[in-house]
Formats: sequence, C-alpha cells, structure tokens
Amino acid sequence: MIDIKKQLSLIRRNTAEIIQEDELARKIKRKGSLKIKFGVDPTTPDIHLGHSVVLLKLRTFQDLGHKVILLIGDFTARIGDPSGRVKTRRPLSVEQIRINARTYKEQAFKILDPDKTEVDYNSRWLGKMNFSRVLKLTSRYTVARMLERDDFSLRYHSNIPIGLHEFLYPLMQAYDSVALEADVEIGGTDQKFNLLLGRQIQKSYGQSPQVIVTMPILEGLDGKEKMSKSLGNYIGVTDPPSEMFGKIMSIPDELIFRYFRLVTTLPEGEINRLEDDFKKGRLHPKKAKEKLAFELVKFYYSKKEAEKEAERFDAVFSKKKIPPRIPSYKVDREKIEQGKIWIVELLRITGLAKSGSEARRLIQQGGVRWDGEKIKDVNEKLLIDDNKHILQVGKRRFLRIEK
RNA sequence: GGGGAGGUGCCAGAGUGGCCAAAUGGGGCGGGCUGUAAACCCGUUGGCUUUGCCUACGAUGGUUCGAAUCCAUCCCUCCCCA
Repeated sequence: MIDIKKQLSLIRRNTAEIIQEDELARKIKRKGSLKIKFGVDPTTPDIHLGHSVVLLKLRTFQDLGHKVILLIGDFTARIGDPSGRVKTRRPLSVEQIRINARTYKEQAFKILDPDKTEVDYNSRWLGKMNFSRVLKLTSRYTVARMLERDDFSLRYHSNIPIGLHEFLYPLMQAYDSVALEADVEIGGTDQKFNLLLGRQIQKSYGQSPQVIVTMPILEGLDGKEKMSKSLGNYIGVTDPPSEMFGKIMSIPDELIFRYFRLVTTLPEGEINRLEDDFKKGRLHPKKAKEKLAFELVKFYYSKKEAEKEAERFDAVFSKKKIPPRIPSYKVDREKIEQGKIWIVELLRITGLAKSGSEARRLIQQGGVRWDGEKIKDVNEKLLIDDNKHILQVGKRRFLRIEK
C-alpha cells in the first residue's frame, strides 16, 4: 500500500473540500482499498472537460489502488437531479437512458482505468423499493432542511415550481451510498448537499458515513458560467483535435492555470513553474494557452496530433492561411444549375447557415468568403467545376466544396 | 374549496385595439482592434422565391375593417386563506 501521507496529498490536490480528511485517513488505514462512488446522471451523455475534473480525481484514486464504482443513475435519471436547476427536468425514456449510459461509459474510459472500475446501476435496488421502504427513507429528512438548499429555496422564493418528486432525488442518491456501502463519494461542489445527505442517511442505516470529496466546478469557454453542454461553452472529450485545440485558445487568460490544474495531468511542479513565468511576464499568455491546448490534445489523442494541431493553428490563425485539413462537402447534382449554385442555397444546405435569412445576413455583414474572396452580393451564383473550392464563414469555419 | 396574480422572441422584461416581427438589457452571430484572451467600437439576431409575403405573443374559438392587446372556454404556474 502506498504511504497514507502521500496518498492524502495526491487526493487533496485541487479538491474544493474533503469531509472529513481524518476519516479518510482512518478508512485507508483500516481497509487499504476503498470503494469510491461516483454517480452519473445519464441525461447528458457527452462528457466534457467539466466532468473530467472529477474523473481525473477518480483516476488518482485508482492509481492509488482504490476501486471506483461508476454508478449509472438509470433509475434516478427518470427524475433528474434538481441540483442547480431552475426548472424541473423532463424525464427521459428508458431506452434513451440506456443509450446515454453506454455512451457515457465509453467516454469515461478515456480517463478511467476500466480494470479498476466497476459499473453499477441504481435501478438494481431503487427499482425494487416498495412504498413502505420509500416511506422509511423519506421519514429521515425534513421539508425545512430540504428547502434550505440554495436551488430549492431560490425556486421556492421566485415562485418557480418544484415537483414533489424532486425532493426525493437527493434521498435516492443518498440511498445509493447505503446500497453500495460507499467509503467515499465524489462530485462537484454543486453536489455537496446530496453528498452530505448520503452521510446522514448512511448513518441512520447503521453504516459508517462516507467521506465526501468535492471538486471545483470548471468555468466554460466564456469564463463566467459553468461549463455545460446546454450553454454551449464546453470542450467535449470527443471533440476532434482541431476543435479542442481551438476552443482552448479562446478561453479567457484568467482561466489558463485553473485549466492546467483541473483538466491536465501535468505534474504540479511544472504547472507552478509555468505560472511563475507567466506572472513574471516571461511566458506570453498565448504561449501558455498553446501549451495547455497541446497537453489536452496529447492526453485525449496523441502527441503527434497535438503537434499537428499546434502547427495548424499557427498557420490558420496567426498567418491567416487556409487550414490544411478541411472537411469537404459534395454538392448534390440537382442543386447545380448550369454549373452554378446560389450562394444562399449553398450556405444553407451545408449547414453553415441555419436558414436562408441567416445566410443573407452573413453575406451582408461580410462574413462569407469563396476561395478567399469576400462575397458581397446575396444573389451571387458560384461556379462549381472540377476544382475544389473553399467556402469560409466567419473566421473559423471552412468547408471544401466539390461536386 | 375560496380569493388574487400571471403565462410575450434563446433568456430576462416592456407593450394593454392600428405607428408591433414586437422597446430595452443579456446571450448568440458577423465585422473592427488583438493573442480566435479580456476590454472596447460597429452591425445583426422568426422564416421565405426578401423593396414584398408568411408564421408568431400558453391553447382553441369569438368580437372587430383591424387583436399580443377585448370576450369565452380550456391548459399551466405562483401567492394568500382553508
């Protein structure tokens, strides 16, 4: 077993909070290998860097010899976690949950070690709960305490509905910890309430309470809101390398080192050195970001990809060249009239503009280029011949057009 | 069960018979500056075969030359009382 002090220091790194650290030390001492519970809500299958913060911490636990239980909340997903929510979620179909769960698992294993991960589903026990057992569970908590939660109280006071079933969610999650006899549960700081409730419920079921580890919530590309798919400010772990690289380059400077710490696996010492250079003006923010982008692409893809992207980025954005690799689009023959296609039509069928009106707008605002030439007339008809042409919208969207 | 308030564009929020595709702000998008950063400036933000037409202000029906605005019914939410 790895030395406890060493373990604790690795576990503690970048966490928001550990409750209680001494309990954690005792548990490790007593059991050696702990059960680390991580609940997944399969309502949003796509994992982004925000999720990776927690997953990377789980990976640390695995590397220290602990066992991670990836708990798919297939049952709780029918309710949806009210944490941080202003609206009741729409329940998902069983089928959709199943598909999402599978996708989630695949993506999580980009970070986690599959050999040290056990996957479980909470429908296994929650699905069998009868009403009297539900009552037993619900009797252990009070309405007043439930309403203390920020998200509930906010909704309550701003006259936004709270479904009664939403009150049950934290209790169900807490019961999961009982069913699994979890030693540790980890989540984002927005999960703190749910995680703490787990402790309380475990105690009332006669178990030793789980230690909770909360991780900071990562800000998205805008630098303000938390990273989330619905806000569109995210970097997905399955984003293609070019996207990943490019998106990192657009984060606000203030976030650079937060990202380094929370979403890369670079050693702390190295990050500290970079940060020091950055603060003393020896490292240009752009260079720092490039390094960050490089590390991420390297982690999720390969060093080779990362090198390619760094080069590509420099060419396209610093030297304003056309990127070397562009997705191509084959124009349907029927859309071509006398060898030509109307620009508005082309923008729409390629998806570069959502509607004809948007396409017109883009042209009028000078955001559309054909082979590098700005298009000025919305009525422009483009010649589609055997040569490949480059259609560009805005600064960063390119498409190779062929027939 | 009784009484009251309300449901408007991605979000917030004006508008209470024609001047409303709907003020204003946020967000998004495009342009400028730059380091695809921040800040700032300009433009734009329902759709279409775009000097015009179509669809839209919870739903349906009605009044009217004309309705987001008035009426009826229904659906939904919130508050107070029980």
